[in-house]
Amino acid sequence: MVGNWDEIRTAYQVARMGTVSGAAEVLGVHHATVIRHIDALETRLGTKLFQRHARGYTPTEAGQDLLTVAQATDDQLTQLVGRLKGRGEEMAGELIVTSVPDLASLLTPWLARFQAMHPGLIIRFMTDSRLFRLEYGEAHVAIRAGAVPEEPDNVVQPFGRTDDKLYASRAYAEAHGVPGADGDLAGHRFVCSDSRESRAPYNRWIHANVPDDQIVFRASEQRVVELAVRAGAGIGHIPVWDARDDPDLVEAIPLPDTFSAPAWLVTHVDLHRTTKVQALTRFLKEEAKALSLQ
Amino acid sequence: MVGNWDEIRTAYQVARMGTVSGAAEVLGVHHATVIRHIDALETRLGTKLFQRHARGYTPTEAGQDLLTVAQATDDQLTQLVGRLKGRGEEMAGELIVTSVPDLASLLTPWLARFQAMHPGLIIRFMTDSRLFRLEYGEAHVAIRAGAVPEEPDNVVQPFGRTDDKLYASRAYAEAHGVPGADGDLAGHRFVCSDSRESRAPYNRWIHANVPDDQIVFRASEQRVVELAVRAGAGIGHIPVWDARDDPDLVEAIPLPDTFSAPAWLVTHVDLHRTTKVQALTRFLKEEAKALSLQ
DNA sequence: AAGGTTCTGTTCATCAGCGCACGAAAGCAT
DNA sequence: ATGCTTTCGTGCGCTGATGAACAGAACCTT
Repeated sequence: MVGNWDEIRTAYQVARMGTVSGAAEVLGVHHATVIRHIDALETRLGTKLFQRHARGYTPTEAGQDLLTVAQATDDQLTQLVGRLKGRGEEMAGELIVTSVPDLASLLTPWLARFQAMHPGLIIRFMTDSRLFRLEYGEAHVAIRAGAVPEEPDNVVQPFGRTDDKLYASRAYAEAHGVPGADGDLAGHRFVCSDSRESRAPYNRWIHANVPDDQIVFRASEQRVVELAVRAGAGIGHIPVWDARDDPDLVEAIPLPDTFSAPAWLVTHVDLHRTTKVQALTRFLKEEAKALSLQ
Repeated sequence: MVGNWDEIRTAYQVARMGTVSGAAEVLGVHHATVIRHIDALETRLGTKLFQRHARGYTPTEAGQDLLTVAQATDDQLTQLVGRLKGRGEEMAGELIVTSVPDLASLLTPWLARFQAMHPGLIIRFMTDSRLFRLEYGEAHVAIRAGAVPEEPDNVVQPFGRTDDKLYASRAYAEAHGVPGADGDLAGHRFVCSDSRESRAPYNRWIHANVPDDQIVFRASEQRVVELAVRAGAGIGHIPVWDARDDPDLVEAIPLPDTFSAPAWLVTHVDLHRTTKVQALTRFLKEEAKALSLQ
């Protein structure tokens, strides 16, 4: 491994300019500094890089070798810095979004539209029961539901509410009826997500109000809960965005706001300022607003 | 142009190691320094390179881009430094030797033998009436004749003596005779080098002892003087090394030491220590010594 | 020849960058 | 749960790198 890249850079400019003074001016340092860098580098290498004379520094063979390599290095680093400087302002590369699975069906069409507006972007939409950690760089934007996130480096903005209701399939309702607003739950079958996130409102409600033996179908994924309800396995909670226009689902037990939780748009403070993230959060907030107003 | 290569190198190690501490250890600096470098670089670029968290630094896209480029840079510079470190000790590349033309016929076979001993070397033997300047990197080794060189940065070693004598061709001697030790020069024709180096001993002697109209052949090169003498144009000075075993040349006027001048092996102080130069100077001194003894 | 310009190279005072030490936070093992 | 380890982050004193100034050498111009 090479000890000190700046000294090589100094030597490169001396080889290019042919004089210490010229290199010093290009580098924006005092010419004494340039002399010190060259002396230090030559001492470390045990090789003379330049012939010193009163009219300047002439590269030796070694110095010419350094000139060639450092020229290439300079080009590459210049290109890199150019790319990096524009990076914050450009709508390109990956944009990683994560949410709890419940919101996937709502968010997916929005993200697809957003991607279509910015063809240079690659959207990675990660939905998983585990929380992706913004502070580890696992995602740029997260949509969270429930209590307001408290991580210190996260920028949190309200993002509407999740809204689950209890549904049954039309077939189930026709066969068994539905309990109604304050109906008796006895004799009904329930579908429940049975995962680590047992602190979700519906889970708390069902364990409080429904005997265990009536929970006849348990799934680890919300998607499966929804499939089970549609298949007539029982009554279960489904996001209203999925169910509202579906004639095959009927509301089983109207409970005001019980399963509604605030949703949060969360970004990491390090990435919050980037154009990419800003554009997405603005877009998502507008979509959510439009949806609430309709 | 890129401002500071060392900060990029620091960022590279952070991206590679994943932690500030790890990078600091590899770089041999305090981890506070690493943090300062990263902060400064990100500020200059206006782009976050890393996600900071309690378990380390995770590269962003920009950081990964930097990692890729800096990896290549590191490889190239490591190779360069490897080459450069060995450069002083290796017998390869160019070795530029210069001398006054008089000594070319003596030195050429020696240099050829030296090159054969070190096949990696490329010998460039520059003979010209003008003095090649060691301090401008025009040559590694110079053989000078005459007064001891006084340039401050030159390493000067005695290197035998040049030894010119006055010769005539056998044909000339048979046609006109030779003046002999203290003979009359009247009626004889002379060949003279007519160049800027008029302070050479022979030039001073001939202008002091021979009327101008007897100098019938003047050449700008010593090689031509020799050819002219061999062609019978007149009496001229030729290095004894060229003439001693040649039956076609006879000594015309024996003059003790008149045209003998000390010769000097001169190297520039910057290059004197290199193996290449050391090997050549040692070799040349041994050859000269062997020649004097035979 | 003499003055002006353009270089290098050295000395010295200053200051920025460095290491140190301490604190905080997060993960891990017992 | 509770230390223990690892890691980041920041304030403080200090050293080493930096810049200013001056000297000297070489070259060019007049």
